[in-house]
Amino acid sequence: MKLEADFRDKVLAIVAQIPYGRVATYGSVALMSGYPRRARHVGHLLRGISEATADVIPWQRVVNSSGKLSTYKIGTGDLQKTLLEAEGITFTKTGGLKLKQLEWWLE
DNA sequence: TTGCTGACTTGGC
DNA sequence: AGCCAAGCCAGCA
Repeated sequence: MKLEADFRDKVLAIVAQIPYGRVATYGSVALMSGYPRRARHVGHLLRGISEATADVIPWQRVVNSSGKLSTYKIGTGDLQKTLLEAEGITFTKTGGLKLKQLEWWLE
């Protein structure tokens, strides 16, 4: 396989470690996995595994650097927002997310 | 090979 | 807070 195999394993390993009620940004996940400039690919990867491994991979806990959801294109609508709110994560008036207190980094 | 696209990021207004 | 432009790397036509 390509280097993507390694990339995929690392990314999934990181996302799987995100604790309940916490979130991480695409850039952070890419960074923690050892691939600094791969933020876009993290999202692309999660799109593929979202339905297949949704049970073990908390993809909904991965957001963009603005503290907002990037699922405008998935079509699932506000599913991610619903899932996050179910974990106790609160959104601001502008629909943003309190990254300052919710963003998670390597344990 | 080039060129476009994308679940992104950062900096400037 | 919100919009725009540039940079970024892989995949695909």
